[in-house]
Amino acid sequence: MTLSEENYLKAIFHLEKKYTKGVPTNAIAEEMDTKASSATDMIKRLSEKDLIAYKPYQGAKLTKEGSAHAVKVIRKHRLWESFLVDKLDFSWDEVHEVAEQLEHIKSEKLIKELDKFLGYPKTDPHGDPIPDENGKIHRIEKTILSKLEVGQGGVCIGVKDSSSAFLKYLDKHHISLGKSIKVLGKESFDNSMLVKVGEDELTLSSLVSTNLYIKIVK
Amino acid sequence: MTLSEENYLKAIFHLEKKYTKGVPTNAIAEEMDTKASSATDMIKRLSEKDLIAYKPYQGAKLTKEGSAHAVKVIRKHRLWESFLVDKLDFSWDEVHEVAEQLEHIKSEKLIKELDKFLGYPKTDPHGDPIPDENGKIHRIEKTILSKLEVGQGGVCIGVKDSSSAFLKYLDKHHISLGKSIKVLGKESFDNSMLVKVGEDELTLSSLVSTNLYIKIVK
DNA sequence: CTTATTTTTTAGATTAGACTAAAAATAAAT
DNA sequence: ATTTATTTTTAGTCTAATCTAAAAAATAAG
Ligand SMILES: [Mn+2]
Ligand SMILES: [Mn+2]
Ligand SMILES: [Mn+2]
Ligand SMILES: [Mn+2]
Repeated sequence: MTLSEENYLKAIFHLEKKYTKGVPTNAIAEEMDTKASSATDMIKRLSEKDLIAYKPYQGAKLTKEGSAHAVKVIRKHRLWESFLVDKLDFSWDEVHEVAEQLEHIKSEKLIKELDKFLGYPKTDPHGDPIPDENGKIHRIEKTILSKLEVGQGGVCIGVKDSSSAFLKYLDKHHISLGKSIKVLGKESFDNSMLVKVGEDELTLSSLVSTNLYIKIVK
Repeated sequence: MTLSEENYLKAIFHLEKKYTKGVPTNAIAEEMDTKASSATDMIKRLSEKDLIAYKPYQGAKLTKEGSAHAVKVIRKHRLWESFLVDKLDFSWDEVHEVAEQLEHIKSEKLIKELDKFLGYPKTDPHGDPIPDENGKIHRIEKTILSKLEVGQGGVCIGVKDSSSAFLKYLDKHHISLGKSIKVLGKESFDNSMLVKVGEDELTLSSLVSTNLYIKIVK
């Protein structure tokens, strides 16, 4: 399995949540930041290897093997991100690019030992679940902040957008995973929100509140 | 710089110790486990990028840049080997293949933080020196065991052959780096040696004694 | 100083992965 | 139901890295 093949599998895996009846060639090309013709080529190769099911013009679907392999790569990505934040002095906005490289290292023992070394973490620095050794992903119950009503609150447990820009914004305003948050007011004009995070009160724009996951605590 | 280019640079770097007046194409091909024609191709590419100096039929020599880059890769290789042994539960005969992959990860911060995390180690698990951040390699004074006279002794500090087979042999006979060793007798017929390692006495063949580095302590 | 051997380079093919441009299939709009 | 627009695939080119087979250069032998 080449690095490029693994990246395509991962892309298709993530896109399957949005495109349940087959992932279109264009969507894959866009996700991979390449051209549709290149995506078609790779789709054929992956299909040839029975990693995806594919009929021309019908979009791609991961097979059992394809999905299992994608999950393995995602497991490695998230374990490495955890390593970089927990053991080295990386912040959560710096880990993605490096993990994109590390996720392709091939060694069963390495990933097993890394997992042990980290104390079998359940989530990565962005709150995303780390698949276990058998590929099982323990889905975490979470709500987008913007769905909360005034008076409701909970704990920040993840980000939907994990771009460096968003993560840095959160750092700047002292919003981190594990912090408690409560909705004090909602502004219907622009969907902004007044919230209390820890001891601070602040106003969050719609763009922010639609990208922060909360575990509701009544 | 591609992965393949880095591996060729590393190969040439190591071969330059043996071939001081230019590394022959065949030597490179053999080291890289490839064909001479492939080596010629790569030599041209590296030469084009001014990483090696090359005139047809004259062999290859690393330029300043080429050498510096090779050293960086070696630094990463040895730091990763140290990580695998010191932090994860790898033994010294299991780390090389994984480090061959990890050494190509591109991130200045990663290698800097890893070095810090490991406590700025001076040598890798095989006793080889880890180049510092500036590419300086602190050569360690060491003698091949077979050169010692009867009565001389010292401390095991490195291996010349770091094949898994040799390392496992050493493990089996409880010879590890840091252990003291003393020559009790030499057999001129087959150049075998009677030595005391720790509390044990044992006979080492010529093949063993010519692949173990000792720091002499009088 | 020729001839033979070894070493190195060239020529031509192959594979993975990407691209551009054009054709073909599907979907959307009159 | 045609026409128009979008999506997808095909055809052909390119680069890095490899290979085999053959030619050319350098070395060694007689
Ligand atoms: Mn990531
Ligand atoms: Mn993540
Ligand atoms: Mn090694
Ligand atoms: Mn080593």
